[in-house]
Amino acid sequence: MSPRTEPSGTAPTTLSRQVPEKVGLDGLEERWDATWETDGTYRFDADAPAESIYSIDTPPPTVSGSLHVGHVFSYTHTDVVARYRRMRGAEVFYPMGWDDNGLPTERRVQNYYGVRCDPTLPYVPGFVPPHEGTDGKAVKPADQVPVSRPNFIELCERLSAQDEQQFESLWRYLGLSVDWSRTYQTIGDSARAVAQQAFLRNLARGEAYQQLAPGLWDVTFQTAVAQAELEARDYPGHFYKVAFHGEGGPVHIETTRPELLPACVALIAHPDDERYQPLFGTTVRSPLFDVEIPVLAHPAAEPDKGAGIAMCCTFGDLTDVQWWRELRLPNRTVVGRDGRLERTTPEWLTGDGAAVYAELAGKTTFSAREAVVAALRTAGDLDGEPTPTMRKANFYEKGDKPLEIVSSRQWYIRNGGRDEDLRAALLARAEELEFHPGFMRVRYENWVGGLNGDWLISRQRFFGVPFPVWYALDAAGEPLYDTPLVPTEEQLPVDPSSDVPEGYAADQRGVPGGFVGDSDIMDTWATSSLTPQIACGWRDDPALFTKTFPMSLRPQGQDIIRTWLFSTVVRSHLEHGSLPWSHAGISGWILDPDRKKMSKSKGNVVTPMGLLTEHGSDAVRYWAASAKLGTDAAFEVGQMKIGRRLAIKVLNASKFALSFGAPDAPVSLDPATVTVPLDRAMLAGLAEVVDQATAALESYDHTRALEVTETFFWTFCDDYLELVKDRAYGGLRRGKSELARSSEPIDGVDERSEEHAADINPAGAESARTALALALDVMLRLFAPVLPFATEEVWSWWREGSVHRQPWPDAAPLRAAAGDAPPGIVVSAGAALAALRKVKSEAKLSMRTEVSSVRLTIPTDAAEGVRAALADVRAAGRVTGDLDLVTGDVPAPVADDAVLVTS
RNA sequence: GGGCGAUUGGCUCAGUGGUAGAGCGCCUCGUUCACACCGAGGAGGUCACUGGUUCGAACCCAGUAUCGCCCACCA
Repeated sequence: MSPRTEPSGTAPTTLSRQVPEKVGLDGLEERWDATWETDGTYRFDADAPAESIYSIDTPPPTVSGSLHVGHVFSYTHTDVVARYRRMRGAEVFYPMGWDDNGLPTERRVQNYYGVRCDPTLPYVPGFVPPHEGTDGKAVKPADQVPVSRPNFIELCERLSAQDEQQFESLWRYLGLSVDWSRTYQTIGDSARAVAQQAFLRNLARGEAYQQLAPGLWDVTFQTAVAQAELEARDYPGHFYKVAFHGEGGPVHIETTRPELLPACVALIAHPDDERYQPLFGTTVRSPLFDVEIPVLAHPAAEPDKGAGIAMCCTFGDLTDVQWWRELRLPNRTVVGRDGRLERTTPEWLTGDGAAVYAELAGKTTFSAREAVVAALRTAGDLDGEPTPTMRKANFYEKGDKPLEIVSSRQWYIRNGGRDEDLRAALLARAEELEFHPGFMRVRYENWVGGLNGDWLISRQRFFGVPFPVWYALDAAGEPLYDTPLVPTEEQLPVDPSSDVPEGYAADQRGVPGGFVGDSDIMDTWATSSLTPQIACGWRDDPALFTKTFPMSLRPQGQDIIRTWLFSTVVRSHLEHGSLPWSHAGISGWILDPDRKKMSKSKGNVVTPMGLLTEHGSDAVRYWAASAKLGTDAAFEVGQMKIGRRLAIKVLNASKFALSFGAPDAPVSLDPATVTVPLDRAMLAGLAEVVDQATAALESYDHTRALEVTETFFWTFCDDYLELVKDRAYGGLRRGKSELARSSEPIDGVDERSEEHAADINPAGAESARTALALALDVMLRLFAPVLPFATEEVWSWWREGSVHRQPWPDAAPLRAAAGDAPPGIVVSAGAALAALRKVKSEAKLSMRTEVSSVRLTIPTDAAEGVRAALADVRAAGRVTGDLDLVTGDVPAPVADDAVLVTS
């Protein structure tokens, strides 16, 4: 464990000289970041015992994108947890990852360097990209220079490294207490090896498999798309009423995709639909193509949708896939991977049908649709005019054309989508996981309950983790997909496009009897789902892995529960038979002032660095920490200003609290010197705050902890500090005239004099000074997780070490110091002071106006408290003459009959 | 269509059974011997709506409306 300084003990500390004359927030970020780095304040100690470790599965931000306010928001939440746990005595394992994997990086490299990947090209050593930087403008696809895959990947890595630097500086400026010596990349060798090893083990256990099956396909990106990456969008189209030819007359169906008519394999209606019951089991013939089509019953058909009978094509939508699978229909796919109709006429079309198809071959679905509609109209098989409709179509979340469903060979990992037992097991895992807030669990359960297939993990792209498999080629040069060749785990990571499988020579690549590498890469989530294994050193550092896994906390956004959170649970369940972490902290969204989700496209994204430099990191952190987990928060500069004000107040109040006594006198932290009831009562209140803040943070409620601390702090400044400052000065600084008559007796102090009590009772002054120091010591630690810079600054004025390595405050010593002092004294005395202030405020006079006589009526139950602190109340209220204290039936203290001395 | 969340003073939000809270903003005043990135005081709300439970409801129950997010023959 790292060395810690002692908890607030009795050792005096002499640093009042080091309190700066003028305090401020500017420059604290750079200064303390540098110090923390030098001192290794947040360095993880790998020798710490396993039970002391708190490990955080930090979300690796996508470095090809830009950080926005939402990142600052949620990463602050995590940092508050990390700092709290560290102060609670945990050794916090808090690494940072960089997600530089996948399509976003590819795209950014294309735009930034003006290149595109052409896997057929050879590697060019020392390649210089034609362009560098975006200047706010991307290089158009037509102007992009084709480069080899290795060159392309080099550029991806180069740009990622640059981006990571920028990200790290921002995070450091924000004050994330990450151990920066432990960063990982999702595309680094280590992460690649982890992803490949996990995949190979899934493969060996039968959890990963390859299948030729219809799947969602993006014709623009030319890649398969997983269920989790779908986005349903409104898409305009038309309903076409088309006549099929039956023996008893035409059967009309309505379709939005008439171009799929040649792919029609059945007409389907609901089994209970009396209109179509007579047709079940019979066949009809399709218009134009004259193919014999069975009429079938299936409960998924909706009687009130369209004509109530649907044309099932291979494949128009996911329902078609379901029918095709469940009714064991033939596959008559006509749409190819490029989004165009197959160029060769399908075998099931003959005669006139083949002739019609010849007109469609090679056309996009859009032009094919027009052609088919025109032909239907000519043939008289189009009933009425098409009616416009807005339908929901599936899109790849990054694409702009509706997805097609095509058959392709893809890799899958079992995730319970086709297996009830596994699904139940994964739902049971969610029961074990503590979600913060708890209702987020429902999102997981809904998603898992609604899965309709296994997890598609293969992508037909270039930059990513390749599948570590090769296929032997038979004598005809056809790959033997069922028996993939795999490397050993020691060989990982491998790139099957350049590495050669065991038992083969490089020149056998692609030749009959030789081998070929799998050309796909893994879905980005296939790697991201392994962040715990990557961060904890599953492959590279088994000792670390044993200590840190399963991890303590996964912080993340609510939008990726179905992707990142779920897929991580899947991988961990399959590989380790456990949850990957025990807690999941879900942050909400940042919304615009008009309650819309903030996004780049709306042009309202504020750059985080600008925010941090303008308001200060503590201020921005305060805004973030004021929002509960799981709750959307408004982007509100006002809240940051409040945070800034708080941070400044912490500096100023601390400076003030440390300024009493002789300049070189030690600051006492000895609780025994706190003898005055008011001071003890303040400490009793603080003890309560410590308990509440601790309980709140233990249940991942940082807003509550901040709120109680902040409320106490402001009362401390406005009331307690005002009440005791004269006494704490001990007459050393002020002229005595003002104070000469603050002569009420002070409990625990036996002298009474016409002089200020503290002048002849140093114990009263000492009590206040020590109480101030003790309270400051505790409050700094309570604020430290949210305001790391201001608290560290103050700590450095008078204490040793970093506040961030201090133990979290404990209420017990405060209670011991407080003894049996009635805790209500601070409240009662504060209310009495407020009454005196009100008199002056209403008389529109300065708060420093002297009161030569006043009657103070206080609630009966406050009497004891006010009496106990009467000298301080008099001093703070500048009551220089008679103070007639009476009790009465009033809700709060009232001052009247005041005689104010105006000068 | 389903799920989840939200609806409290002009704004941002606390408050889960006992006479409505905070900060910002606003109004009035003060102040530069911790803090003008300041201080004090004040005004301002029938807690979205309708029913119900209860001695008592912002809070519990049912329904409605509006907003947000997620999902969508599976719900």
